[in-house]
This record gives sequence, structure tokens and C-alpha cells, in this order.
Amino acid sequence: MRYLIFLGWIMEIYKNEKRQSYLKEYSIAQLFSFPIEEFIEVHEYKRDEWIIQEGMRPDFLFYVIEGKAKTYVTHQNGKVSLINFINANDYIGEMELLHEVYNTKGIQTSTKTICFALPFHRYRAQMLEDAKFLRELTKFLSIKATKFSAKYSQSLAFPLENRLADFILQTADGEVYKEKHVTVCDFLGVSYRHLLHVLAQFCDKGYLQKEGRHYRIQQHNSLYELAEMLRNK
Amino acid sequence: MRYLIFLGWIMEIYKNEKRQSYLKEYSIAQLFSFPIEEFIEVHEYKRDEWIIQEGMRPDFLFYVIEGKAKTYVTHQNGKVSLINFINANDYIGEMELLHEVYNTKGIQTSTKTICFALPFHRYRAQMLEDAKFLRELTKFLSIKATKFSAKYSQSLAFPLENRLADFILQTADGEVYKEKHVTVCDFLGVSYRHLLHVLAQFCDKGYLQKEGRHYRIQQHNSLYELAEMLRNK
DNA sequence: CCAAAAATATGAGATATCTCATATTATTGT
DNA sequence: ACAATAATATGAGATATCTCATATTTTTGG
Repeated sequence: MRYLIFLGWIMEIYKNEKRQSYLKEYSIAQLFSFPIEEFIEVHEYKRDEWIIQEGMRPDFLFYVIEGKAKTYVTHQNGKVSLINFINANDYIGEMELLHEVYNTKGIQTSTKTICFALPFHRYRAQMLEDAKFLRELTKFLSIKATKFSAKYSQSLAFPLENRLADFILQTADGEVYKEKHVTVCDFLGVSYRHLLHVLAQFCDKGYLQKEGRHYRIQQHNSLYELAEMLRNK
Repeated sequence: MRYLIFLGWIMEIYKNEKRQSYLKEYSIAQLFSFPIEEFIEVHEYKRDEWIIQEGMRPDFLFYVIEGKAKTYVTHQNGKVSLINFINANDYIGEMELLHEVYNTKGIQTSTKTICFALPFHRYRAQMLEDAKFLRELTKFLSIKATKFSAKYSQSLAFPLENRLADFILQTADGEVYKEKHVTVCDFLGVSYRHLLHVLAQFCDKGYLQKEGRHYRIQQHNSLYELAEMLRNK
């Protein structure tokens, strides 16, 4: 169980030439049928900074230009769930765009992250009338819904062994698994202790070999078979 | 663990006056900016019939007019997950509308169900250009994504006790809980045995009292407190 | 560079949940 | 109306996962 710490508000807003150069280089004009650049803000967040704090409704629809972030929710029993990884070209705040009442999740960067911030009060009405924008947002949300429903049913139907094997293969850097345990146990929804326990089993069985804090994949195929069990019939 | 049985294909298509009367009485013209009625089919499915079989891509976007249905997925280990309850005014097949490649889930009715069936080949292109339709579909999907992500994180953060209390309060008919155990254990993702075990605990503690196959709620407040634990901070 | 905080690591006992076996009762198709 | 099937019910042992305790190592802020 972890507690999330507020690290302070140090987000930087790019102005003038710096702003212009980002708007030009990473133009998102093609996502809309109407001119979008005038009121876009370009925000830079440092590593581990909160883009949105849990429960604080944002005033912007964000579009991630570069960097990575995580969506967190805190439960009443003190447990924390990492419910999603966010990458470049993802939206943030689309739930609040669509719903007046919404339990806003916390968003924390895991690397320096640059976002376009589109003010709701300027653009909300036009966005909700724009078929081009809505079509892509619909696809984005449909993928999200599919992903969550898959994770949900898999988490209940399979032990950690299978889900961890899948996660290792998805995140391995070449043949080496390097993720931080504290992040992974929040993501896979298991205790730190149990995660380490199953990793140790994988080592015992020869699937992985520990190298300092990292793990080298020794039997890719065994992990693959465990992960494949998650796929539907 | 349950196995899903195919009960045969006996869906009925309403024609002529019967079709017309449904189109008139339950008009969905307001969901689109273009005329939609010409090629709509009106389908009636009997109780327990499959509207879509797992893995069989549908040719229609369905809109449920009356009745109830369930979305099922079968895992490789033989476990079955009931991932969603479908009611009147829900869409079915929207994933296939949006994605060429999609692992189609099975949809089975739990009561007689009547749907409007909108042929993809007639309407897909227009739908994907229609802001009015897309806006509502976006909301529908955003709610679905939120629901799944909540269920996911809750299922990992809380024992069955809390999730079952919530489910009982949500589905109770007045003060009596009447759901079928075999359905509920697929939905909550636990074994039949364990579901019965926790129900028995609730009876021991005096939260419920067994009445034949049903359970009368005796301590609403105790159940409520258990369920409230699921809400986020 | 140091103290504090965070992350890693491991043991041991508790508990939530699963699997399997076996009856009994209710529902369904013919 | 009866046989087959599905649903309910309960026991007992196995296992997946959690909690708590404690130690070591790494990272971080000032």
C-alpha cells in the first residue's frame, strides 16, 4: 500500500516563440475541423509532477505531445490503483469534457511531459459539434473501454503468474525487465510482497535471471505461454 | 466455472405493420442528423438467445428497445466472465462499428429483447460523419470505460464482501435479493462456492436472512457501509 | 555530503478464494 | 409426466494473495 504525495505546483507554460515552435512542430490542426491554435497553452511538467490532482476538476482538455504519465485512484481503504499508463498522443481530461459530474482521477507524470492544454471554456462547445474530433475521441474511448474490460476479466480469471508474464513481455527492454516493483504492484493490483514472490518463482523456474535490480529473460517461450493464456478463446 | 451453450438461431424479424409500429413508437430519429428508418430491421430475441455469438462479427449496430442482455467472454482456462449488463437504450456492436479488427464478445439475452438493427453497410459511413450520433456514442463509451476501470480497480482492492454488498443493494427488489447465484459469480468473478460462502457469512452476521432461495435484507446499513468502502476518497 | 525518504528484499503467519466431491432441488424439453 | 439438465447447497483441503515485521540498499532534497 502506498500513499501519494503532492510534490508542489511547478508546471511551466511555454510562451511566445517556444510556444509557437511546439504548435508548429506538433500541430494538432488535423484533429479538428475548426481552428484550434489560438488559445492552446503548452504546458511542461517535470518528472513525478501531478498534471491533475485527484478530485480536482481540470479546466483543460490535454493532448500529450511527449512524455509518459500514470492515472491513479485512491481507495478508502488506503490502497492505490494505477489504472492506466498515458503516452504521447493520448487525451487527458476527456471525461470532464463530456461529463459535468465526474470523479476526477489523479494524473502523475513519470518522465518530463509536454502537453497541449485546450481550455474548455474556449473550445468545449465547438469540440462537441465537430464530427472529426468526436470520431477520433470515440475510437480513443472505445479502445480504453476494451482495455479496461479485458484487464478486469483477466484479473479475476487468472492468477498473477499469467498477468505478470504478459506485463514483463510487454515492458521488457530487449531481453531485460527493469520496471519498478512499487509501480508494478499498484498496476497489477497485488501486494508488493506477492509480486516479489512470483518474480522469485520465475527465477527458480529459470524463466528469469536476476541481474542486480533487473531481470534477464531466459525462457521467453515459457513466459509467452503464460501470457497467451490471457487471450480469449 | 460454466460453459456457454448455443441454443439455436430463432430470432424473429418484424415486418410491415409490426415493424412500422415499433419504428414509430420507439423512434430513434433524434439520435441522428440523417434519416435512419428506411433500412432498420426490428429484431426480437427470446430469453437466453444469443444476439451475437462470441467471435462472430455482427453486421449491425444494435440499439436495444426493450429487454435485458449480458456480455460474456470465455477465457482459455475455461472460465467465463460476465462483463456487462445491457439494458434498453444501450448500443450493441459499437466496437465493431469503430474497429475493423475486434475480438467480438458474446451477447445473450436474459429476457425477451427487442432491438433495432442498423446495417453497417448502409449506415456506417454516415454515422461516422454525424456529430450528433458521435457525441452520444462518445458519452456512452466514456461511461462504459469509467465503469470498467472502477470495477477493475475495486475488484483488486477489495474482497468480495464489499463488492457483493454493493451488488445486493443495487439489484435488490425492495428489501429482497433474488439474483441467480450462477450469474452473479460470473459477474463478480468469483467461484460459486465462495459466493455462497460470503452470503452465508452475511446471514450469520444478521445482514441477510434466507427465505427459500431469496435473501431478505435485515441490516441495510451494514451492507451500505461495506458498499460505501468502494467509493473513492 | 548527509539525513530522510523511498525502494528493495525476505520471513512467517493469516485469510480470501479456489478446486473438487457429492447431494438435493428446480427447471426444461420432449 | 419424466428424464435430462441446470441450479442450489455444503464440506474439506489446497493455494493465491495479504498483512505485518524487519533489514538493507538506493535515491533525494537541502
